Amino acid sequence: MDLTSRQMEIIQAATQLISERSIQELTIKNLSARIGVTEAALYRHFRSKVDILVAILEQFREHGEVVRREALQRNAGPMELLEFIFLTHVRTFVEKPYLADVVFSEEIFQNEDRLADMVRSMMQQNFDAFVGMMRQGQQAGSIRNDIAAVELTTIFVGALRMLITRWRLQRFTDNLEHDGVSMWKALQRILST
Amino acid sequence: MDLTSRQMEIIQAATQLISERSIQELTIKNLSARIGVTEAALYRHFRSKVDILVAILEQFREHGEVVRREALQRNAGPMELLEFIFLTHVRTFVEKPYLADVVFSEEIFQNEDRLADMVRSMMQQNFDAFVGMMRQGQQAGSIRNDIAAVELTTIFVGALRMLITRWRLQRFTDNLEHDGVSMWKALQRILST
Amino acid sequence: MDLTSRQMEIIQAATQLISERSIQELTIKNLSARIGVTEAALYRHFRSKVDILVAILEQFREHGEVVRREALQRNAGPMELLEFIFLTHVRTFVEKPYLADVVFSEEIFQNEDRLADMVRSMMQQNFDAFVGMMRQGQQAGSIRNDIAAVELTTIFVGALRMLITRWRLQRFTDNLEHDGVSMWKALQRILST
Amino acid sequence: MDLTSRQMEIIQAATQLISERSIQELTIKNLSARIGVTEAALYRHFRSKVDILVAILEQFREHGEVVRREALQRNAGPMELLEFIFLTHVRTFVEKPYLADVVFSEEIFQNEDRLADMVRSMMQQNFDAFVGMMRQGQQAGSIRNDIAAVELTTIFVGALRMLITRWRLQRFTDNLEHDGVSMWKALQRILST
DNA sequence: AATGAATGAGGATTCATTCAT
DNA sequence: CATGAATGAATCCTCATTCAT
Repeated sequence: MDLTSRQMEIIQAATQLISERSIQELTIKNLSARIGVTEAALYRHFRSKVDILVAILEQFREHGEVVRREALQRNAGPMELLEFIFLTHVRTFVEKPYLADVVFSEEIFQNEDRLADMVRSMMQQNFDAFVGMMRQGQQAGSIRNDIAAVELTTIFVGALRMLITRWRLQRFTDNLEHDGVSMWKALQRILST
Repeated sequence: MDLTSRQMEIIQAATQLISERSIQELTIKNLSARIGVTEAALYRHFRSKVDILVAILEQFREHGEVVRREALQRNAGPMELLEFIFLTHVRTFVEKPYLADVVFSEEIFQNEDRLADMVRSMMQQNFDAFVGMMRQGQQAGSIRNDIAAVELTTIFVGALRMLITRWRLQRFTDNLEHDGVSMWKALQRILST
Repeated sequence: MDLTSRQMEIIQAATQLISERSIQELTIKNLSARIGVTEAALYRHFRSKVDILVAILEQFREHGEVVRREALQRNAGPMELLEFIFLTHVRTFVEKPYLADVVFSEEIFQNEDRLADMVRSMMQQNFDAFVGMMRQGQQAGSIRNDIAAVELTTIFVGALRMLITRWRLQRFTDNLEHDGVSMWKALQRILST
Repeated sequence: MDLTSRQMEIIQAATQLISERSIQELTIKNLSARIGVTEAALYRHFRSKVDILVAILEQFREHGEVVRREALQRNAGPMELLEFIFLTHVRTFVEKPYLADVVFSEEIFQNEDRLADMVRSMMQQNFDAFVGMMRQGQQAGSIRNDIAAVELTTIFVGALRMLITRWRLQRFTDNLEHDGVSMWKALQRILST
């Protein structure tokens, strides 16, 4: 997935476009206008519009993986891992709010089978990774045992998404960083033994 | 918002279309074909495509209100209220899976200002209602006090949405009813004192 | 051409609609809405939209004839006839400004052969009547003889039309009655010996 | 207003279409068919249909200005100026009869505010220029003084328009050039002292 | 008389994409 | 690499008209 700098420019512009206006506004015309080239020029860099969307999803997958890998390298317990991931996600959105509109909007990509499949598998992969961490925490005794890992994960991921969704629907007016920390503290209290 | 039977037929077909195919496939052509009339015929029942989407949202708003009102009439404590609402929503989706694709997909409606505003206010109204219940429960002593009502609501609503989202992305293969009950039990354990 | 009262109501509404908005806005929908009936209802009174336009033109033809007949009954010389007709037309427009938009707008009816033919023959008939008057005046010695009747008529009719056209394009802000009298005095000076 | 050759081709085709069939027949479909391209192709050259109409009007405005400027460069008295302009207009229509249908048909453009405003201001600008010439002639003693310049202009412009209108309604069968010269001679006799 | 529902044809415009230059 | 011009299919929507009630 080595992207040229032009390709990266395109998918960033595309992401912003989706965020600022909605997926319906992500047209080849709008996209090329934003970058400042002709519509035809885009086809030098991507074979089709779907390929651009695939690249966007691919980038998210990689971002998720990077965050998880970074977390693992810290050699900390599951609880610290979850904290790191939670807060890193929050900070990513604080820095690049436009990502929020895309990253939690699976519906956007239901359009094409290829895209819907990618979303499905990413979500699954992500979810499974969290379930794994939960289980480890439960075995290690740092995470409560009276609720199954799947439910705990649903709560954890659901809370993160809900936090972002509300912030997003209020057009980024809340202080997400602050609310994120509060939210994590609540989750911590709930998850830990 | 009294809808004629034809109007109801249209918004139901529209909802299913969004669910089965995605919002991009909700075209006047597809919609009229599904109902078995001409495109022009739709315009006798709705003034525009946006009006159809507004009617869909309106229907959801009413459904939410009905569920909340029903819950309140049961004269039960906040905890029982939340249970009723949680499980009623789950059952609604079990019965009409296609609703799930629309009801939790705010992104779908970001297209038009009028729609985006409706989604925003519905979400807010809904969330506030839950925060109110949480506060009552906290005052009555049935809901834990060490976590703020807003965070508890984020967890509650987030978990419900996450549950549905996963089920939906797996194309409704899980047993949602069963998972919903498990999920509620987990939430109950978490929320109660 | 005996019109029922409903038919008269329709062609008056149609005339106003053309005037206020332009011929493009004269749709069966707009027209029926203005009258307060269903679109289908109009077809009880006219067999088609073209028939409505024909009725409008017919009404104008009759109006022109009535004015000319009235003028003739006054048993006056050609010069007084022209004055009567000129000022009567001006006063008709002062009273019903919306007529002005239609009566001098042949282009509006170029759409359909039947209508274009009507306009053509009305214009011709009208013009010929004026040429006749001019000739009579020339023979009687009250109208100048050094310019042919056709040219004098072109000037006479052209000036009337131009007066109305300017007033119309300025959205009826000038005092047409006053300008009309001035214009007639100028024409009088020019036409008479 | 520098037009590409394709743009000029389009507005010429549009002008002819209006002339041959009427404004209602000026559809993107008809227009593109006449040029021999797809409907979509037109949108590379004009942003909308209204823009095409604006370009047509703009072209007329420029034509009028060119004629007036040419006239002024001849360094002749007002009477010669009026003659030049009158006969030049007549000859323009003799060469391009299809223009006649558009150039004196303000009604055609009442459809859209932007267009109606253009027509209004063009007409006003044109009229004022003639009033100015009349006044100059009156001061110089070559144009009669007993009738106000506005009335003389109304007669002059009205006669020109009437001449063209009749010729047009008779589907260009008369000898316009010949009738134009006669008409000018009549006007000359009327205007001069 | 009038309505409500429907239709088929056509309106302007936008879409992703292609291709010669 | 990029452009300008083009395309065919699709978009939403409006038109005049019809017909059973």
